[in-house]
Amino acid sequence: MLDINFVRDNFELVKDRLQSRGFSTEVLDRFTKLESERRTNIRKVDDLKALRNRESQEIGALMKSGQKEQAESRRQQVRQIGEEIAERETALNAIKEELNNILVGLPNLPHETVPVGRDESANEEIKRWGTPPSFAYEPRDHVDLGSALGILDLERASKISGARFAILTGLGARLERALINFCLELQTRRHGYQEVLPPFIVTGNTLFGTGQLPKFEADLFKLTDERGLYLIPTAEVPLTNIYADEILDGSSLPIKMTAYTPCFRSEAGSYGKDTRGLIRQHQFDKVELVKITRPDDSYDELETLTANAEAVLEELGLAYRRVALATGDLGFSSAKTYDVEVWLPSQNTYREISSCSNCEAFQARRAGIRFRREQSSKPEYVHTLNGSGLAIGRLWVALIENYQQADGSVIIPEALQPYFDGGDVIRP
RNA sequence: GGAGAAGUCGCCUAGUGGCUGAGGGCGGCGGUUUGCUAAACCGCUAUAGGCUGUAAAGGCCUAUCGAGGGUUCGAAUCCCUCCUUCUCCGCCA
Repeated sequence: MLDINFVRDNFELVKDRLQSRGFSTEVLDRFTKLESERRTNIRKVDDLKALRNRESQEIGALMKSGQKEQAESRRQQVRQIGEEIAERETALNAIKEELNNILVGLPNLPHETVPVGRDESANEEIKRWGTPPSFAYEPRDHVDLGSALGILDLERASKISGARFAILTGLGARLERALINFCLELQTRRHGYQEVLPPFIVTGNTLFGTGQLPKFEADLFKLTDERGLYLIPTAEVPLTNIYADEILDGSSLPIKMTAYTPCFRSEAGSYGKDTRGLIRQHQFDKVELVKITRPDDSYDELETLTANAEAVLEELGLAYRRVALATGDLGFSSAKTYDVEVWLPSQNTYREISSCSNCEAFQARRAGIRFRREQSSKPEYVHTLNGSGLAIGRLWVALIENYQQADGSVIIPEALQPYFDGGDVIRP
């Protein structure tokens, strides 16, 4: 959520930057009028309440001194003030609600370093690492390889759960588990993130905090019980909200958390893309990185967070590139995002395996996460960052495809072997 | 799932309709004293919003005693709903 005062005081700037990300700003047409009405009404209501408070105190004094009749007549007058307050408050609440609905639907403002463009064609490649492997034959994709190796069963998965689910079996399941552990160990031991195991089911309010609600309900799996709970679409949601409605001690920042969780995404609109294989699933595993930082540090922290995600690929010897998303390709809550894309031989291209974002104070404002620089300082909003470190399902795909051999076997890279008791190769 | 108890200012606690945004203790911050430390004493110690306004500041007002409603001229205090925690029973991994 944007700061209402900032929007008011920098109206044209806000409009321009929202338009730069392809957001249509007609909803802002009523903003200025509503905002001034809001303040007018607050003033009126507060003045009436101040009057009522004074009057009520005087009635108390009259009662005490035994002047019952005078008190009684004052009472009638003050009751009318109460009625006027109620009326004006109803009007004020309607204004506040309309204003809030506008504000809550506005995406974050892109950072000034974000390349401007309406879609992903304007994304900017920042770096490349590694060399994509070359094959003497047409490389097979992970579905062919996995099925032949007996480690992936998509057909039976659709039998038990429908489309876009997978069953990993034997060494396939073990590989997934090894990758989870490998990522967690790297992020905790080498990069100093604290491991967290959060709930996989959260409240609507929690999803509001990170920006998935109210706009993107269709992407979520909602439970049907009366509590209105949802399956998490990413660990970013529970992790970022851990400190919701808290004022943190500045010396505790940055907070760095990592978590393995499954992620559940309905993504109703995405059918037709990536229908084959593990690339786009309703349920997938991910090791997430979340940072809660001081505003001054957040862009440095975004660089290290992204590098922390990339380290996984470097350790595993998988070629990748880093891309800065263009304004039009940014997620709702993000001010700046780097995608890390891993090389997939079967697609002869780089595919997203991590998305690292600085949300600045956008989520902090929604979730109420603040800090004090010093004990006596005013609370300020923190900045929140998140990124995959990495998406395990896609990492599984990348590994199988990049390390495939002509005979259909798959080599396990050395760094992963300690986590994979199945040895150094998966054979048919 | 059943029965009961409780949720007040960082922590502990006082407070059953007006004198309470809220007292006391602890902790924290500042000061006096001091060779140093400690002790003692004094002062300060929430958040959000609105108005006013300054070089900084400040001043005035409103709201907040788990959350949301209600009763009342007036609610921490009375009523209702919900949430959370604790105890006991049941069930279970």
